[in-house]
Amino acid sequence: MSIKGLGADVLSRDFPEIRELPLFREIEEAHFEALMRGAYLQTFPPQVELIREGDPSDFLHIVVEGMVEMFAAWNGRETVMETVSPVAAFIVAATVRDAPYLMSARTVLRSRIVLIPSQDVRNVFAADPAFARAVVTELAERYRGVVKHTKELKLRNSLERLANYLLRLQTLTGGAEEFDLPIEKRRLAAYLGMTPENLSRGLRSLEAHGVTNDGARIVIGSAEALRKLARPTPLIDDTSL
Amino acid sequence: MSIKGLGADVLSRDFPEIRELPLFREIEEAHFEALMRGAYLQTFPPQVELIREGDPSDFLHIVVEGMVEMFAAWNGRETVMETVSPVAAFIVAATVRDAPYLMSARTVLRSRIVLIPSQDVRNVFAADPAFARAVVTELAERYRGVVKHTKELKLRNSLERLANYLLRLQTLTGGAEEFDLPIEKRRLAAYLGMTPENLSRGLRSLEAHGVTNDGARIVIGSAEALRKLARPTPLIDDTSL
DNA sequence: AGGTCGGCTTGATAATTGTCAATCAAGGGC
DNA sequence: GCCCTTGATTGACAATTATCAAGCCGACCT
Repeated sequence: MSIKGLGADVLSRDFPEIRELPLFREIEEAHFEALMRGAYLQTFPPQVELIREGDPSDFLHIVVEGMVEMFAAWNGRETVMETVSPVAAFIVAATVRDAPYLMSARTVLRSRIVLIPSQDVRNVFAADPAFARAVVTELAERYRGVVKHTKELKLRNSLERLANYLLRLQTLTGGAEEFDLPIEKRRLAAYLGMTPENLSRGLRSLEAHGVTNDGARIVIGSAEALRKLARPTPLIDDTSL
Repeated sequence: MSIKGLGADVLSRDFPEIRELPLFREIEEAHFEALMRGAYLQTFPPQVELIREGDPSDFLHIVVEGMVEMFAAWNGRETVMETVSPVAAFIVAATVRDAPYLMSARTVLRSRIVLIPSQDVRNVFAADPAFARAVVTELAERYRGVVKHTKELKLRNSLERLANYLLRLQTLTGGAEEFDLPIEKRRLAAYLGMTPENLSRGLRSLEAHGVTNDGARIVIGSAEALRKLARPTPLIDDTSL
C-alpha cells in the first residue's frame, strides 16, 4: 500500500470534489487549506482494515475512490453497518467527539482515502462556524440514516427488508427495470441483518413477486407487485429525507 | 392538558436546568432569552401523542418532568426506539434539518414539556457558533447511541440483549444489587426488540444465571455470572462513550 | 484445459422468536 | 370491600431465521 503526504494544492487539484463536499463547501479557504496541509492521501488494496472499533479516532477519513464497508463485531459475530461510496466522509461523529470508533472500516475495492488528522478537524470546527454548521447537517443526516436502518430492522422481517432494499436500489438507478447489486451478496446479507443462505432463499421467494435474479443482476418484473409486498414508506426508505 | 406560554424569566426561574443543559449552557444570554421568549411550557397527562412521525418539525421539545417514549410504526407493527427522561431535548436532528420527524413521541407519565419553535432554534443555530457546536456534540452523542442500539440488535440475541440491559441498568443505579425496571415490561420488550412474552421467558431463563425478578424488582444475585452470559463490551454498553 | 478457490445455492434440520389463548395478579374506581 | 381494566405470565404451537453439510458455478491461475 502506497502512502503519500500531499499539500493542499495537490489534493484540491486532484480531487476538487472534496472541496465540493457539503462538509467543506462553505468553510473559509484558509481553514480548508489548513486541513488539506495536514492531510494524507493513501491508496489501499481491497480487504484492508482501515480503522478498528475501539481505537481512538486519529483521522477523519474521506473515500475519494473505491468502496469502504463499516462493520462491527461482537463475540465472534460480525455485521455490516453501512457501505460508503465516493465521495463521502466517514466516522465524523467519533472525530468531533474525540471518542473511540464504534465501528471498524475496511476497503471492499481498491480505494483512495484522504486522511485528515482529527485534531485539525476539531481545531477548524472550533474556529469556523460555517464548518460547525456543516458538521451538524452531516451528523443529522447520518443520525437519521441510522434511525431508518434501526426502524427497518425492528419493524420488518427479512423478506420485507430485502424487497424494500431492491426498491430503493431501483430508485437510485433512476427507476431502471434491470440493475446490478452494488455489493457482494454476503455483505448485503450482513447489512440487511440476515445470513447469506437466507438472502438466497429470499431472492428465490421474490420470484413469486416478479423479481428475477442471476448473479448480481436483478430484474424487477413488476415494481407494482414488489411494492405490494414491500410496502415502502418515505420514513424508512426515502434516502433524501 | 393545560397550555401556558411563558417568558424567558419564568421558564429559567422554574427550570434553571434548561439553561444548564449541554445544549444551552454555552450560548449567549441574548440568544437563550430569544429562545425562551417564544417557548411554551405544557403539561401533558400520560399516553398523549406529542409528535407523530412524518409531521413537519414545528418545535424542539425538552422534557423537564415525567417521561417520554420515542416510537415508530410500520404496517401495523410498532416499536420503541428510545425513552427520554428529564432533563433532555429530543428530535434535535429533525429540527436543525427542518425535516419531518422520523419517530413519534408520547408521554409515558404525566410530563412537563418545553416547546421551542423550530424556526427560532434554526435562527439561533445560524447566529450562535457556541450553540452550533453544542448541537454537534448533542447530535454526535445521539448518533453514537443509535449506532450502539443497532449493533446490539444485529449482533446479540434476545437473551443477550436482556442480560446486557440489566447490567447497564445496574451500572446506572451505582452498582446496586437490587433495583427496579424504570419502564413497563411491554415497553422494555419493544425497546429490546422482542415480544412481552419473550421478555417474560427471558427473565425466567436468567434465573439460571442468578437473576431474580418480581414485578419491576430485579435482583442481580451474581453480577459475575450474569456478565459471563452477557459479555458486555464498552463499544455497545458504555453509555458515556 | 484442468485445477482450485471463494462465494453462492440448496436441502435438511435445529434454534430462536413470535402468535394465540388462557389465566393470573395488581391497582383504580365505585 | 369488590368489580374491572390492564399488564404480565404461561403453555402450546407456528413462523421465522440460523446452522450445517453438500454441491455448484464462475473466476482465476498455471
